[in-house]
Amino acid sequence: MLNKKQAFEGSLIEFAEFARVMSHPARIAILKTLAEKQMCICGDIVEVLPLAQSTVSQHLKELKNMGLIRGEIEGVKSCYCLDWERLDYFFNLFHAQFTQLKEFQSHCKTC
Amino acid sequence: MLNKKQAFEGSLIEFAEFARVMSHPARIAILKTLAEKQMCICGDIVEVLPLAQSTVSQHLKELKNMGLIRGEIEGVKSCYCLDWERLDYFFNLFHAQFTQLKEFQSHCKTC
DNA sequence: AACATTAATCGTATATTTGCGATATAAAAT
DNA sequence: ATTTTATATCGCAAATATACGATTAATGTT
Repeated sequence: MLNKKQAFEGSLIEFAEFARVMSHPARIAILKTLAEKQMCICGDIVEVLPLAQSTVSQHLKELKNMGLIRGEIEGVKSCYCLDWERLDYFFNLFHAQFTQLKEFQSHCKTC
Repeated sequence: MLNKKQAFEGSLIEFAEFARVMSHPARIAILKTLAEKQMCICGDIVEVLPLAQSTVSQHLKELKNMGLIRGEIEGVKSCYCLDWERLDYFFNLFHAQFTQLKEFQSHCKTC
């Protein structure tokens, strides 16, 4: 099966990828946990979530790949933090896309 | 495999489901097309997208299930429209979640 | 009535995601 | 030096998503 996602415009793909990362409650929960806690140790996140350690680690990796969080190894432990700059970037992207849609709202007569 | 998504809080699940629907560029493109065009005939959407008719129909179904668009059969054709109220609802949800995160930004000392 | 058009649905193949246990790695504690 | 602890990665199974052609259903056209 061909992957047709690549056939779309770059900004659509970028937005869709961000949405994909946000499309699992565990990953949103991780973002929330990182925001709420001063300390951001991986083990703390595992304790909070109803998932195995290896699964949480995978979700962390996805968030890291998208740049939404950063991780530093501190001895045996791993300290994760939100990347606020990157979060702002995607929030603005979302906002811009939505605003773009909104501009057409009044034009449509039938709906 | 158990579906662990249901183990999370309701508002997280709702948000994640919205994000999932937005996680394919075709579906975002459909929303844009519906916003830009006065007429919202299914066939027009199929022409614009690099996908087969049956595939587009599936994407339309997903958007409809999430309530982001409405569809009416008009003779042989199908007329789709954005549901602006519902779009606003999810935009506000997104905004609220993000704002909630933001409130903690200053609290974190290490990151 | 026969045929054409439009779009939904079905069946199926493939791709991706999710989840976990087992293992690997590397630092910390004993 | 051995053992414990913390976390990443591997390998696999199951679930979900994506894509399309073929078919169906229902209206429109001739």
